[in-house]
Amino acid sequence: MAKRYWLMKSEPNAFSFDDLMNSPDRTTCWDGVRNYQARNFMRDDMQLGDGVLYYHSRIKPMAIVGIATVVKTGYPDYTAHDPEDKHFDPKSSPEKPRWSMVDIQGIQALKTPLTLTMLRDVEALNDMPLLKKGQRLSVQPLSEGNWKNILKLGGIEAS
DNA sequence: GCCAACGTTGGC
DNA sequence: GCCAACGTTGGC
Repeated sequence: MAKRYWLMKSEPNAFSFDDLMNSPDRTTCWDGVRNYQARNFMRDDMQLGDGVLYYHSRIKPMAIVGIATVVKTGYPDYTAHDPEDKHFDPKSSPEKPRWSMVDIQGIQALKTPLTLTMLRDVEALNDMPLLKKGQRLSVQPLSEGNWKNILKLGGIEAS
């Protein structure tokens, strides 16, 4: 299957791109997603080696700050089964897991973080889900064209 | 911190 | 299966 591209949102107060780069193997499991559409992308569509843009939400400045890649495809999000966990969901169980996650590995920070404001100013990016009004998905698909544009704007050689 | 947009839940 | 109520997201 052809390589796909994604944008994933994180609140840096909870888990920032630096946190990812400082993790063992620069890798983390993307737990806690409790939205069916976002889950379906992770469970059904993400492939090893897919490109991931890392976006910081709910902070000043909101921006795409780095790139990562998928290193483990969809598997059950076990945090749903821990009553102590913030993301506990009694309707999910190890036998019938409701939620999925993937592992991503940080690659590098953008030389130039691309703030929401900057992104809105780029006409070629107008069709990005991120820039659409009311778009709240924390995992979004991204076209190859937009991926390349963003890497270029961010000062990274396309890979 | 506010609140619009949107997703989910549950009574009917 | 509708839809009001409720909870959450996330830009501002």
